[in-house]
Amino acid sequence: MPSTRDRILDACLRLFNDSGPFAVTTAEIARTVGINEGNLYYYFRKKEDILFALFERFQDALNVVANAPHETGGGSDPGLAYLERWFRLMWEWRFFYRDGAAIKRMAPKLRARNVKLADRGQADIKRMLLQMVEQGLLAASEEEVDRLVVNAWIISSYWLDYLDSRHNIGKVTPEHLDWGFSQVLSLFLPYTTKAGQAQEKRRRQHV
Amino acid sequence: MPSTRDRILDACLRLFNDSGPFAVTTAEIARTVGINEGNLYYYFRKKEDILFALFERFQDALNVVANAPHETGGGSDPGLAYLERWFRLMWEWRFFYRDGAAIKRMAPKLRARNVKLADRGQADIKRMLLQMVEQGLLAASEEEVDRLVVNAWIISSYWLDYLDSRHNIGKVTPEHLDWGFSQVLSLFLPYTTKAGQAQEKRRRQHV
DNA sequence: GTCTATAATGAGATAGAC
DNA sequence: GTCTATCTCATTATAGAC
Repeated sequence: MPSTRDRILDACLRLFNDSGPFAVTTAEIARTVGINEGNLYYYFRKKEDILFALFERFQDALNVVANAPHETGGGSDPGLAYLERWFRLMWEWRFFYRDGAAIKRMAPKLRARNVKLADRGQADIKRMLLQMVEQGLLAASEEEVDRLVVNAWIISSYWLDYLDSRHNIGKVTPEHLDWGFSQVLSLFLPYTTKAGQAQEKRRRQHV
Repeated sequence: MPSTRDRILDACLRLFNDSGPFAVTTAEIARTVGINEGNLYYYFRKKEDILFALFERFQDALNVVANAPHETGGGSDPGLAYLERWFRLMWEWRFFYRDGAAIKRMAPKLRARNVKLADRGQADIKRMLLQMVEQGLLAASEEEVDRLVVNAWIISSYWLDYLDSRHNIGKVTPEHLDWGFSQVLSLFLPYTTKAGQAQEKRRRQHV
């Protein structure tokens, strides 16, 4: 049995992903965990503190993804494998993205950490893209790469919310995940060289 | 002096754009308008109703943009002119985009209308792009056009929130508007033909 | 560490006088 | 149409027994 603290955080992640952190009351959290509301406040003196703790976890998970870029199965394309892992992670923590505006207002302290996180993520992606340019897989100027990084970041961050508001898809399946992934991929496609396209084709057949 | 009802809606648009519809209380609204809270409830019996009324206005404004696609100044490029007007409109009603997730939960009735709006908007954009393909300004398959439409829609809808959460830019200036606009434009750039690029150049010099 | 109570707040909303 | 007064209620949060 995990610790009560962990059970609280697990429950909150689920609840927040489903309904957003503001529609979820402390009473609901306690009920879900199966503890009393007073006990909840023993672990987290403010509701805000739960958000901080969850963000810590999120960061840790991101670090794992970022620091293990070479564990790809086929090994043929670390860039795409990285993107896929990163994508899945964002889905697991989707409430941070979906309710970003409201969270920012409630817990302004998270802002700075979030910026740091994006700084690093975008730097990672940019480095990866420039490397692909060097390898002759992509053909793009640095300015184009910068635009690409930002667009990829935005699509990745918001496609879940888009899917929900546009097509009433609240519960996302692996197929949807694929769709979003392709949507991001399509940003890079016009910049791929013949060599890059061949490699991508090999990857797809591999899956 | 506009009617009290209009003054309420004007004030709410401002307040909501600044702080989001949930951080803004009915007390604050009444104070801003300079009326009593009780009076506010004479016009809108539920806070939700204010959102509905604002959405009506938003739709009307969109209709104006959509139905007047030929009023472009230089007349050389209706597509881009349309995009610019549409972009500015989204900025004026940015809280609908930024706080979409939370609004959806509070006023589920808005969902359906929102979907309709997106249906129409995306159909408009697609038609416009296909027309540009026919005119030889763009080179893209229909599948590519579909991907483009969705990506353009997502970037347009969320770049403001991105700017805020990524760079702490809450107050957007015309320069930022330009930045976002270019970001969307960069999606189409790799698909432009030589003829299309020449036309775009003429447009830029015209401004 | 966990529970029972209960406080403290602050929001949305209403009734009825003017 | 506008205001005063008041209500209801959900929610966060605390104190103290077990």
